[in-house]
Amino acid sequence: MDLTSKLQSNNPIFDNYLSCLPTNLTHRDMLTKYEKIPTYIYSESIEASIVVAAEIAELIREKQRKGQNFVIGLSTGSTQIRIYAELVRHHKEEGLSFKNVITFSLDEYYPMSSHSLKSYHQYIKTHLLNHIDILPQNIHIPDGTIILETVHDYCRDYEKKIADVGGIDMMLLGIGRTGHIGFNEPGSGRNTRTRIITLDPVTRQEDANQFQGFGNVPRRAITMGIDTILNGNTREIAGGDPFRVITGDFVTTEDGTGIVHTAPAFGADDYKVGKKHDIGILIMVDRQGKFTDYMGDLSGRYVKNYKDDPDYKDVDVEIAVGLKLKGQAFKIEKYEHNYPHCWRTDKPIIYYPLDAWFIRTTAVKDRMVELNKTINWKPKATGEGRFGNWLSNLVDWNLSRSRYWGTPLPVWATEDGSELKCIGSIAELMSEAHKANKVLGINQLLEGSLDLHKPYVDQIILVSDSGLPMQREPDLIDVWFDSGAMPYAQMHYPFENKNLFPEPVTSSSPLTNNIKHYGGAFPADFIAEGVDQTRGWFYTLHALGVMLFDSVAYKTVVSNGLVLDKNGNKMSKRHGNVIDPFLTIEKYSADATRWYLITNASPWDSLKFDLEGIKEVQRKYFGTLYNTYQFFALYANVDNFSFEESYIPVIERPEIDRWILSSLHTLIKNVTLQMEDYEPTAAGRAIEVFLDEQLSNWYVRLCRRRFWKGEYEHDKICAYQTLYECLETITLLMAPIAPFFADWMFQNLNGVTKRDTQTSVHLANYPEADESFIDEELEERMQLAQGISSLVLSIRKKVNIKVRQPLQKILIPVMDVHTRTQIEKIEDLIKSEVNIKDIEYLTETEGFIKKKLKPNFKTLGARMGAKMKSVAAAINQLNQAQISILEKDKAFGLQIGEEIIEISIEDVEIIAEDIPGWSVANKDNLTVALDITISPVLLEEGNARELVNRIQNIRKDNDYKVTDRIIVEIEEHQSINDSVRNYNDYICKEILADIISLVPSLSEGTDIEVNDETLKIFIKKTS
RNA sequence: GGUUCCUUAGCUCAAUGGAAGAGCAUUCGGUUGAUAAUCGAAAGACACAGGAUCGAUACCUGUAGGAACAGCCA
Repeated sequence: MDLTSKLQSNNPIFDNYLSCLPTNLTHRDMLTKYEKIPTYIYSESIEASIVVAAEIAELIREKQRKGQNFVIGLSTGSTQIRIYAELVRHHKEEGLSFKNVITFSLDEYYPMSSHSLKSYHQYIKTHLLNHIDILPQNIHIPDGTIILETVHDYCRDYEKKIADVGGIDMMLLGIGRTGHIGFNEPGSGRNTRTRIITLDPVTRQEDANQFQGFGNVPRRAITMGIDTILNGNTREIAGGDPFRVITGDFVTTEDGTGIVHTAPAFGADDYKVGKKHDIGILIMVDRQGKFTDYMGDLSGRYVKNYKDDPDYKDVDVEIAVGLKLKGQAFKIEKYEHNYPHCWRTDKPIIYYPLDAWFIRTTAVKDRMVELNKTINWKPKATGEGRFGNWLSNLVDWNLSRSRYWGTPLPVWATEDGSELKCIGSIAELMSEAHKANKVLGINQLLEGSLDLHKPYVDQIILVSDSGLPMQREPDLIDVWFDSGAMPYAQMHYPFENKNLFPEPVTSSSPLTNNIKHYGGAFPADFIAEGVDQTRGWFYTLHALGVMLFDSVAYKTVVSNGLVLDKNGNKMSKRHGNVIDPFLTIEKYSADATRWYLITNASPWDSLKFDLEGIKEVQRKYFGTLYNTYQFFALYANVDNFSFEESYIPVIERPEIDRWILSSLHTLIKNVTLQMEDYEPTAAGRAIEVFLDEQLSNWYVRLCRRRFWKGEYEHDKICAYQTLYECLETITLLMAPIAPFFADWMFQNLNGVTKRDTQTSVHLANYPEADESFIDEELEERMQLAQGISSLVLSIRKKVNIKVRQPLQKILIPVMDVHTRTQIEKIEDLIKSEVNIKDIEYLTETEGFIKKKLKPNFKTLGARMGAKMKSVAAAINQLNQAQISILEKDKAFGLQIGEEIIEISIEDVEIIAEDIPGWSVANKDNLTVALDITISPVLLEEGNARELVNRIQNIRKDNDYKVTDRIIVEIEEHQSINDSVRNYNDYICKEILADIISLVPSLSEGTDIEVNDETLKIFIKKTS
């Protein structure tokens, strides 16, 4: 091979090399881009490195003579390291200067573990250039050792690097003996190339073959033989052929080279891969955690210092030192590795291979997957994803535990294990024990002293069919088995209540598919537990249900999320962020806590728990509810309302009552729907909204006067009955979420009226929605009233006119008759709510109202497709005249480029955007204009109301009772004289004054301000 | 590393393949007849990057951050 020739892209070796590289690897980009640069290509070997280094040294000298730098682009790797080493040798022996050699790497090389690029360069400097003697000649690398080199395309900034060094003079490119293996790791987003370089000339062909067709396999495992450390014939002890390279799909190159050590005895993955490749099992640690006999000097030593021995010498260090002394260590370093620790003592734990009993759950795996699909999972994803995936990757259930406390395995075995008996009941055990007594001639006394726990049960000896003694298998049953057996154990099945369960699956009729209802005991309608139980309780219940009855064990399961602290961290005693539930309940009540937990987030979402949230619930929900109830109770007591009058048909009640009852039944419908769908959060929120926005903030507020004014007759009784029904229904609806408050309120209400025969809310029936109460049009127009009021209030706010100041009128543009009739029915309500005299409607008002079109994306989008954008823009740009044409013709031809596109009136929403000269507000398709001129008449009335307000405040300051009569004297003042005269009756009525008089001047009294004027006013009780 | 979930206003949460909505907090204002209460208004947000789509906060992929699981704990 011509080592110094300039490589062209038509060079077959170069092409071949390129074709090995993934297309999107930077390395390849670079080679393609800089193909004009002289490139050395060489087979990776010690010989090549010597030859290449000699040639480079010559080139360097040449440049050196001209006083130039020489830049080599290096794909860093082990051969390149040898080239460095050679150059260093030239430097030492022939005085070659290195000052003007600049190196950089195109990719990253990991000598046995991860290094950043920077630390790699450091590594080269310190280990190779300064201590060149460790490589390559002096290190002893045992036969069979493999160094694996991985390349990541981290080096995205190679362009910059090249610019920094002022271009490259030469590139060095090594081709490993076993070639390059390029692949894209699916889903990793990172392109990785792995090259295997063997330093062992006799690497077994079959090991290399492992990597053939490796293209799509993302990961690999490699065992490294270090049998020299062991005493004795380890191949024999292992019972396999352990010292070679095998592949496994669970090792990645993310944090290292992809070379890992494997120990089939100490990990499930390792075991599987070891078994597949028949490398046997070596157990070098005994059950005390000490090295076994054939570990030479290490025998008898603890693997880890889990006894807190102050004199403990770390065996890891000794092993490392030992390897180093023998010249077998390529590099030794410490790195972090996660492995389990005891949850109580924090001592290290090692996995250990033990004999165990298993349930062959894999035999019913498919059926479990299938039946799982019939379970209603909340949320769905947990059932399909987490649980479903887990079931499809199911392994056999390791049933036995080498513990002391628990349920003993009911299995007896002969000494050689060839005969087994599994006992199904105490009776069977007794009878078998008596049989053993007879056959074996022993005298076990069980009556009266039978204890089924360890160690007593272990003393019972049974006899096999062939007459041999049998001992109990010493292990216990996994406690999770107990939890999964709950449905049967709680009914003492099969000894009792057999009729509550289906026919069990038997060996003769393995799967019966008999999912039915059996006396209500099985399967469960609903269970709930933390999502962390997916592989615990949820699984064991399911497994036993399927294996015993070919049935699900539960029809619905809610897997709750976790309650985290307010910063989203798991609560843990160690971090001190635990909230004591008992203190919380003590302080904030169980109901507020429950309500907060339920309504704040869906049960399956993890919840950031914050006490502030509970306070808010207390204030917002329970405070409002309590106040509403208090309000009701106050007047109901005054009027002795006890629901003894006959129920007034809804049709005979005022509109506002019909409205709140309609909303109430809509609420019942929604809550029931949500509850049945296992969505308590949505249910609770619906109750909140009803209470706040409809009952308290609208119904009660608007109806206050009805409760305290007038005689106890029809209208008042309607109000009482209506509000009572709302409160009663709320207690029933909320009972599952807030059981105590609901019951308290229910009993208070029902205690008086005895409407319900039950004494507790929890015994009463859940409410059922009565469709005849529901009037959607009514609900819609109340919505309109709320919307319009809100808009008027917002205009008042904007122009700074307080609600107390009456205004003449509002204008509402209405585009259709329906809306108009709807609003007309609620005119009075709006007028009093926003303190205006009139409502006027604008219909055909071309030129008066400025309209705006809003394209209806849903209908248009489907039809327009790609033209949607330009159509929407065109619609937005239509002028008022064009809009009227559209309104008149119900259609309009839009000019889009060359094309005319027909749109219909249904394709747009028409909004009255503005009414020139008026103060306007709009939201969605509702627009309101307010007449903000304050006429003298209006001002008078406004001032009267101002006065009322001021006087009421003074009454309050003076601690007058609400029934106290007063007389009032006001100092004359230009701005209010007319008000006082013209509204004298009104003011008197409002403030319970017998007389209000204007006087020229007052010597005593209070200063008040009405519309920026200061007045003196004097009030006293008539007594 | 794997599987699954999450990321929307300062905070806690909605909704939606068609111009993002509440509550709390903040600011301003209103209100005797539920004043240890209550109402209104203002301001304020789709973690980031790609992709399919006429159109994405929503669907897909990736990145970042967070959580849970993978105990001979229950």
